Amino acid sequence: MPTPGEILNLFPFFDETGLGSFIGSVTKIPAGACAFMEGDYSIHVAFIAKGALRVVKTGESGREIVLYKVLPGESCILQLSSVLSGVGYPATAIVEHDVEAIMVPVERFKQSINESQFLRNFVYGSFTKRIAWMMSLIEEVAFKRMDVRLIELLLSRTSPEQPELNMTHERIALELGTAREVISRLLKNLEHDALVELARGKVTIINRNGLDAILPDR
Amino acid sequence: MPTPGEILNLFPFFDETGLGSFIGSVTKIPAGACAFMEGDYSIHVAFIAKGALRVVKTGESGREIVLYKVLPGESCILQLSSVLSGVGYPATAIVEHDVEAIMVPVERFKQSINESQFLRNFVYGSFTKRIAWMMSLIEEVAFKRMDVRLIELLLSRTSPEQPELNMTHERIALELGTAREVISRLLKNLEHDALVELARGKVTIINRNGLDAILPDR
DNA sequence: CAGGAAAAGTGACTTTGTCACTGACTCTGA
DNA sequence: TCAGAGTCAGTGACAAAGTCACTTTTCCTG
Repeated sequence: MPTPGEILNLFPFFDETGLGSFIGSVTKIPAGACAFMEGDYSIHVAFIAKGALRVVKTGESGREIVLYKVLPGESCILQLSSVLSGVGYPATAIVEHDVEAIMVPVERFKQSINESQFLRNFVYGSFTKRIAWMMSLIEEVAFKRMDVRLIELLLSRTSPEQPELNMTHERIALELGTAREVISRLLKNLEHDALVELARGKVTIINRNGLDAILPDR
Repeated sequence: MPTPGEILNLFPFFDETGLGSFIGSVTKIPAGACAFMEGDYSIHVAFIAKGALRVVKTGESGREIVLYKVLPGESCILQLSSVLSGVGYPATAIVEHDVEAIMVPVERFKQSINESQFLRNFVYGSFTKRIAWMMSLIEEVAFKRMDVRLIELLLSRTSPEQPELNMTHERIALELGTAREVISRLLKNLEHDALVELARGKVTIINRNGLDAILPDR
């Protein structure tokens, strides 16, 4: 359970907005739960204090792609956007790690945003960050090769000290918006080149530099 | 040249925000010009009164994809976002049809947005609209087949009365974020099936229902 | 009307996505 | 302890899309 101090660290505008009274009431949602479904209307705005949300778009084929994640200190812009303009939530949000969040009722939030420039700046900042993120996602999906995207994911989620990634091929495929078979094939190639080691539900990086070398120059 | 009345129709919040004085000063930018380059910092916020902007992301390969268009009555959220949080503009904006725009200096805009809820609502609305749009773009790019996307473009830009589309294959490819050859091939197939007629720089729809029938049910 | 630029066509090849499987691992409860 | 039932991964064949390196066609324009 985060202390009020921790929460104020994450959301410094909270005490200037008259929202301070909500700091005490933390809502918990367990991993795996679905925080929002496509089309939902929210009655609260959630400020994440702990855990992580995964925001996902599902194509009709059932294939998924992860749009972005919401981490502590953040709020979900899709929810902000949905609340601020009364439109249904345009994607699905799944709890990735147990979430603790401060829920502010919509009306209260709308009032505060009219009063507090700090809160507005927080909201603008959230929008900006996500928009930039989504644009680079579009670029990635439209232009980058799958092997490059896979390697980038592998490298970004592991480190020389912690070279193991505990994800199934299926899960990686969902993150990248592709099919499981594709990931299996690519990983198999990497294993063949002695860059990674595969096990059920696990990928171990055994040659970071080798992987890095495959990426286009930079 | 749009009259003040027309401008107030497009941007009704203008006279309540103290921005009315800018209505007179319309800036023109000719088609083909580059309104913003990736990385730029704006000193104005543009409210489009006439014409159209095309906002484009370019991959390192040189391939492009059109993120969205800015039409009269709108403002470019990337610019809003860039201005409101002091980050460089994350894409390129090209003038598609001669633009006439009202340019409000950044400082003035920031002041107004603190004062006017109408302006804020306009901004939130712009964000919401674009975000929803970009999300469906991600879905399209990640999941939809190219032929479907092409046909959707053909149908949406023509009508039974006006069945001709004056675009080169190159241009269509840029809109959809793919390669010219792919579009040429797909169009060739459609021509072979007697659904369209091709000419240099022009596509003529000769069987709308036939095209429509190819799209997944709905 | 020649010559050059822009637009479109082509074929060979690679990468990615899809389908329909099979096989391997792991857990749970009888 | 071992028998299914899931879950996870591998495979081969094929279709769709992207890339490369051209050639051919069309349209200006001087």
